[in-house]
Amino acid sequence: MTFPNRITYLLCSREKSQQTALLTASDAPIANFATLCHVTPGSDHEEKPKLENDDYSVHDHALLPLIHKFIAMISQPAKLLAALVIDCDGRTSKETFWAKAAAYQHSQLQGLCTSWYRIMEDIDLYELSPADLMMLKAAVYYWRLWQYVCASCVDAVASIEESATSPPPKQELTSWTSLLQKRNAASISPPLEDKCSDALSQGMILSGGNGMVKRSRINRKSNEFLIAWFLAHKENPYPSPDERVEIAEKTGLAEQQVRNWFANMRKRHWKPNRANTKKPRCLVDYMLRQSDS
DNA sequence: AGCTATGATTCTAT
DNA sequence: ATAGAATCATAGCT
Repeated sequence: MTFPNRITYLLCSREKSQQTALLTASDAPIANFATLCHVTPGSDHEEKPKLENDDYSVHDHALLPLIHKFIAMISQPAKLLAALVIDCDGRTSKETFWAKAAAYQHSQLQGLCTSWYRIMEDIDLYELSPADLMMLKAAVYYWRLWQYVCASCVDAVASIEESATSPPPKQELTSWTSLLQKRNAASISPPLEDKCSDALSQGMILSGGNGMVKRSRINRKSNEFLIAWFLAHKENPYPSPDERVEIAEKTGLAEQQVRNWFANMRKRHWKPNRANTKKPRCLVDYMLRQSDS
């Protein structure tokens, strides 16, 4: 018995519940899969070739929809924040925020999470293929990342609420919340969807040809990848030359742009937060200072 | 029109 | 070669 690829899972499923249907792969293109490769750096070299093999196809792996969903949730922390901040009366407790986060997660995952638990329950029954193992690692990786995003957001919002209850600067703090609400959307997820989504328009600095040099903003997907990388390596956000090349490939940016992005990011969001000398101005600031306290 | 966030450049230090 | 700091330039929002 193998770990549940779509077909095998359907076959070996003990009860044919509706939940199995939720485990079928989404029709979304597999492009995002490339981003999973950093999950087990160095150790998955032998596994990569097998991914080309039909026997270990991950394109319709049972865990893929769940992983896609995690990625989507992680890449849109502003949505979670919005769910947390709504109906906030200034006296909301941290427990309530956690409940809100749980509710948000539940609404997002719907049946996917239940299926995930079922798989974990039955995990002993399965013989894991390398692809299964990799998908499992990826799912766990993104699950943890999502938990981290949740914790960070809840902490951030709760700390604002907490300090808002201390008398004087209430107005300043409440305006803070709305400030955050506004800024999260803008600064974490650039509003541009496709305006500059192609690699060509991203490489502004390299277009030195006929005078007109236009700067474009890094597209949403690339930006999310960069931020995820930065957060995942926030203890030492200095990509090695190899990593820089990899990041450049995955984001469609020039290496110089990657270098600039990290330099700016470290200077503007990382260092200041470490020293706690500046007020956090956006969600990234909050997330970067979480473990510093 | 003004403001902010952000991509890029330049300079200096290591 | 690469880092940080200061700075410029501009996209996008209000």
